[in-house]
Amino acid sequence: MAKPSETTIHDIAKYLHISASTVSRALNDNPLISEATSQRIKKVAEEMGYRPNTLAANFRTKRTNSIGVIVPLINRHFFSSVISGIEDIAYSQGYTVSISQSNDNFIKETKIAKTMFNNRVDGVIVSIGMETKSFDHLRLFSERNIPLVFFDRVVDEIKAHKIVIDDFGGAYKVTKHLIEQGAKRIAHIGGPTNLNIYANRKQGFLKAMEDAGLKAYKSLITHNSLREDDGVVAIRKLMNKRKKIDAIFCANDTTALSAIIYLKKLGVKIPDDILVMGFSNEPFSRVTTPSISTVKQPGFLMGQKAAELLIHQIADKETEIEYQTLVMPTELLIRESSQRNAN
Amino acid sequence: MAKPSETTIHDIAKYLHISASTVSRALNDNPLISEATSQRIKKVAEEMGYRPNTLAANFRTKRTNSIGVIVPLINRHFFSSVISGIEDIAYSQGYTVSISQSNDNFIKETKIAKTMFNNRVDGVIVSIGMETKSFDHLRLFSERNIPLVFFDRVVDEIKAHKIVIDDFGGAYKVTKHLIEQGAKRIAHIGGPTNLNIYANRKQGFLKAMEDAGLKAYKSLITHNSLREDDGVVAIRKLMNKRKKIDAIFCANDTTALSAIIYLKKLGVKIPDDILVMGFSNEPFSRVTTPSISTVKQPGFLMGQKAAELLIHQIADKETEIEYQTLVMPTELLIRESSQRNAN
DNA sequence: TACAAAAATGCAATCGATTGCATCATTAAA
DNA sequence: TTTAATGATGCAATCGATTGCATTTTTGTA
Repeated sequence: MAKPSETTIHDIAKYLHISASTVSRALNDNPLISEATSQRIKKVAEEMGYRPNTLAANFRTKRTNSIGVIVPLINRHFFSSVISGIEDIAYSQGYTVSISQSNDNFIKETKIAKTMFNNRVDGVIVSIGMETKSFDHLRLFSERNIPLVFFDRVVDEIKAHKIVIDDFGGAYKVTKHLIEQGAKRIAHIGGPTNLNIYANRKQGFLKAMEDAGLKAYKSLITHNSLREDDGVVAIRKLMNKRKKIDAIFCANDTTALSAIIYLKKLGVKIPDDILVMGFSNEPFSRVTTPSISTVKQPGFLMGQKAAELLIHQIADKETEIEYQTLVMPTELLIRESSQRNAN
Repeated sequence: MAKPSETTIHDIAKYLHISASTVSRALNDNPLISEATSQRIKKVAEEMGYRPNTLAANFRTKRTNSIGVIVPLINRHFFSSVISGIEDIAYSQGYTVSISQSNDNFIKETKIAKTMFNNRVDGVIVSIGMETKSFDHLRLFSERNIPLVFFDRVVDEIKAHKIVIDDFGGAYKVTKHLIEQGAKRIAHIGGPTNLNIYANRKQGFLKAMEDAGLKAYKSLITHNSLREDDGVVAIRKLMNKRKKIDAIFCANDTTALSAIIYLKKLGVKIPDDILVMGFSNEPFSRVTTPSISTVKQPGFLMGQKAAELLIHQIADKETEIEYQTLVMPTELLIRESSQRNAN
């Protein structure tokens, strides 16, 4: 295992009887260097099998050309779509993407943030975890002037670019649609309201009810972690109420599905007896029976936008930033679970 | 925007009237340093808001504590599960995970590999793209003694640890199950056979047929890219054959689903008229109607194993390695689409 | 031809942590 | 008490690329 020692710019310089600075500049396409020498240098570099020592360059320039991404869980369609979008842009701009998942665990999220901070990522894109209610670990970045962009699950208390789904609008559209289908006693299975997205979905729901002159019964609104079993628990409780419901708006597709499965077992017909809607357009929602009406979130696009904003901020740290909150439009996907006269 | 200049170990050293080496050692828990000074140093470091300059350390040690991951597409359940597993182990061992997706594009895969190489990742975990038929870009790593681990879509020609699914065995079990359900004329919708996984699935299918004394008709075996529309094209062709089929084994769930949808439209009853099986246990396969029988692949576990093997190799570069190929067991998930007498 | 301006190249310091080796301090053994 | 062994700490070189400034070369103009 002989270690073929690496060629450095000094080796190239020596070989060509010029200085290392010239080599460095040539390889970085610095216009100070004449075209002729530049060519010569690149040719020799190629021949000598030179590979730039990114570590040295990073060290010197204090930049890593890397972007940190913190998400609750990689293994979830929405998040992996966003990551996919981030990666797409970042890669094309010469950035590396480092990804960590918090598993919705506050301690882990904190540790990840610290690690990324120490690793001197050039910028960070974050969607906070369910447990996250304090934000010092994220302030780290803004305090040191390290660009930070939030998406989806954002933090109001920190100034930064934010990219969110129009949860309010999406939920409003969902509810309006249910009402138009004749629903009057609509239940809502919501997520933890410390997260904006769920709070907003609930608000959208309430507003649509109000605008339609319908009463949104407190007893028909529940909150939980929106996992499969949470859905079952919630729907069971709802079905035991005296007030009989005729529609359910679930804050995600997972609970919508588990509600549907549970109701089917009870012999309740969907959509005939109860309309069901979800949120997020998980891949499965299209192929269930009945297929689940839901709200499409442009994950990939969000990722792209987030990366663009971040990189822009990294590249230009001088001009004062006007932080913006991009609200991505949602699209209502009306499928079988919410159409009374489907056939 | 005052820039609070960073504290370095030299600042700490000066403050305590000791040398930087001592500080460095103390912070790295080097046993050479006495417990007393070590404590003192750490306390001061904390107070002075010291954060280690990972860039400098990386530069000096020529290590990055980072692992590169190259996958075809992040945004796919199996891959994101594997990544999740990798991230899980890597993170707990102090490694950073950089992820890039090749989009099954050979050029991009090559570029990614080169970038990671230049970025001096400590090791790489790869699942190659569909187009990848030459491997110089991956040899880069093995040549320079940079640990490399393949998973799922592996390369025979390169010596390295490999972690694969028991595709042959899985496919064999699938086929055997179909036969036990009474199927005799079984079709196979397979993937590109330059990828081992698909070649193996096909082999498993053929072997099971042979063992059962059944004929595997060439005309009933097709190959494509296994996307949704590929499935439709394939199933249409199959249905137009003179030989009528009574079961289909699809090399992934996506094509299984599109086959089912197409067949339903034709009025073909599943599983009564034709049995269908998929592969991979995509999340949706459980919730379709009929639910799709499939093969479960332990993605998360694979990721963990891959990361473990890689990190082990990174940590111990001296002892000669005996490369191993881990074959992960599969689990047959028999659901509605393949049980003749389900009800 | 002379000289200023512009273009191209070189010098050398620098980034901050690590580490082999040297030196100093302390303890144990003789 | 002296000496050897062990334990702690310090010195200084080093990693490789970048970059402000100085210097040299070339070009253009009077």
